[in-house]
Amino acid sequence: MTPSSILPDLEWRGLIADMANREELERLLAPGAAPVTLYAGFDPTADSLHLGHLIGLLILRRFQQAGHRPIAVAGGATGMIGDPSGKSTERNLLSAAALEANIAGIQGQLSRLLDFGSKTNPALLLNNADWVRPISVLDFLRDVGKHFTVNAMMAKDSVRSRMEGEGGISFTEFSYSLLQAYDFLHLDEKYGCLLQTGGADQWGNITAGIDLIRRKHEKIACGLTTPLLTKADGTKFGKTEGGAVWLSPQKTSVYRFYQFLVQVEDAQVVQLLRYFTFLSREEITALETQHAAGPERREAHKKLALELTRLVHGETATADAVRASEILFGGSLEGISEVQFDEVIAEVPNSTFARAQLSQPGAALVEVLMAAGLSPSKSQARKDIEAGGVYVNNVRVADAKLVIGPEHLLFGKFVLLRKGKRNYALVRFEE
RNA sequence: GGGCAGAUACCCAAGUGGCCAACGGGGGAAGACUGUAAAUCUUCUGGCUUUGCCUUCACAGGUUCGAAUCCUGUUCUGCCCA
Repeated sequence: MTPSSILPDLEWRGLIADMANREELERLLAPGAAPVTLYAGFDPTADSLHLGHLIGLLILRRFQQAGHRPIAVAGGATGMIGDPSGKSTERNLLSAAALEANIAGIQGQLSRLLDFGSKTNPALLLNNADWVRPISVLDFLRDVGKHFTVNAMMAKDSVRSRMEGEGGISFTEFSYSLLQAYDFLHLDEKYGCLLQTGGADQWGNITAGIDLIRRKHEKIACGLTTPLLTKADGTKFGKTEGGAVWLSPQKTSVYRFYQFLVQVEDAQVVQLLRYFTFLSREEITALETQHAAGPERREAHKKLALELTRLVHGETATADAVRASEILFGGSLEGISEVQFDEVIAEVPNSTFARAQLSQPGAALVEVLMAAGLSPSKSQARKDIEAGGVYVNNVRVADAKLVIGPEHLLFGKFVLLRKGKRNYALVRFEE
C-alpha cells in the first residue's frame, strides 16, 4: 500500500460514505505528496470499544499502513458532554470516575491496533481533555463560538431531529459539535492535521471543524466518513442478545467474538471482509467466488472470523477460540480427549457446581440451565426443554424433570449443555 | 395556576365489573427445513414445588361475592388555556 493508493482502496472496500472537500483530499493524497496527518475521535462512553468503533479505528490503521500519520483521540473532554449525533434522547452525564476508567480502557485498545514505534510515521494517542480543559469559557466563546451561527448549527441533522422531537436538546449537547470542531482546529495547529475521519453520523461534527479551520486560518481541511454498519435488513449490526460485541475479552469472550463473526448472515460476509480485514482485493474476490460456489462450507465466514479475531485478540487466544469452535460444532463428542475438553472450558461460558449436588436427589436440569446462564428462569428452562431445544452432552433432552446425575458426567466432572443450535455452556462438577 | 387526556407485560397497543397472565403487532427464544446463513412455517414469550398455585395492568386506599376495568387520593406524562 502506497500513500496515494489509500483512497482507491477505501473506495473499493466501500468504506467511503462521503468526503468533504474531495478535490483537496485527492490533492493531499496524490502520488508523490507528503504523508498526511489525520485523526479520528473515540468518546469514552463505555470501558471498551465495540465492533462499530473498530471500523473507524481500522481506517486509521489503513492510513498508517499506507504511510500516513494517524492520531487517535480519546474523548476525555467530549465524553463529558455527550454527542447528540444519532441519539434520540438526552444522555446522562457520566461521572468523572467512570470516564476515567473508560478512557483507560479504550486507550489500551486504541494503542494495540496502531503502530507507535514507527520510525517514519508513528501514530499518536491523545486525550482532548488535555487541550480543552485549560481553555476558559470566555476564551472558548470568543475564539470558537464566534465563528458559528446558531442558525447553521440548528440545521444539522443531529440537532434538528432533537429539536423536532419531544425531549428537546440541552445546551450542553447542542454545544458538542463546537468542542469537536475545536479538537480539529487544535490538531491542525499543533500537528498539521487536515483530515478527520469518522462514521457517517459524524458528518456534521466534522464539517463544523472544517468550517472553523477555514474561518480561522483560511485553510481547507478535509473529512471522510465511513458508512454506518447495518445488517441486511437495516437493523443495527454488532449487537447480540447480550448487547454490543465488545473488543474487550472481559466483556465479550474471544470465543463469542469469533462465533459472532462465523454466524454473520451470508448476504453480509463479503462486505464485512472488505470493511474489516486487510486481505487483498484478490484474496477477497477469491473468497467471494468460493462462497458463491459453496456457501455451506462457510469459508468466507471462517476467514472473516479468523482474521478479525487475530487482529483484535492475537494469535494465541484466536487459536483457542477456533479449537473450541471446532470441537463444539464438529458434530459428535465421541473421541474427544479430556485435554481437548479442557481447552474448550476456558472459552465457553462455564460454571462450577459442587460435586455433592449430584448425589441422591441430584441436580435438576432446570436449575443447572439457569445457573449456567442458558435460561433466565426455571419456567423458561422448562419451556426450552419442552420445545426440544435443550441438549445434554449433545443429546436432546425429552423430560423437563430430568435430573443430572453421575451418569451424565464426561471425564468424571463435565456436563456440556446446549440450548438451541449454538448456545453452549459447560458445567463442571468439582469436589 | 386552570382545563382536558392518558399511565397495561421488553416495545407499540387492545381490553372499560366475572369467560384475563390479559387480543393483535413488533422484538426475542425454541422447533421444522438448511449450512453455526437467509426466507418460510409452527410453538412459546410473569413466576413457581406446573393437571394446579402465586404475583402482575403507574402508586396507595376504597366499593363489590368478584376489579386492569367503578370510586377517592398521590405521582408522572402529553395537549390546551393563562
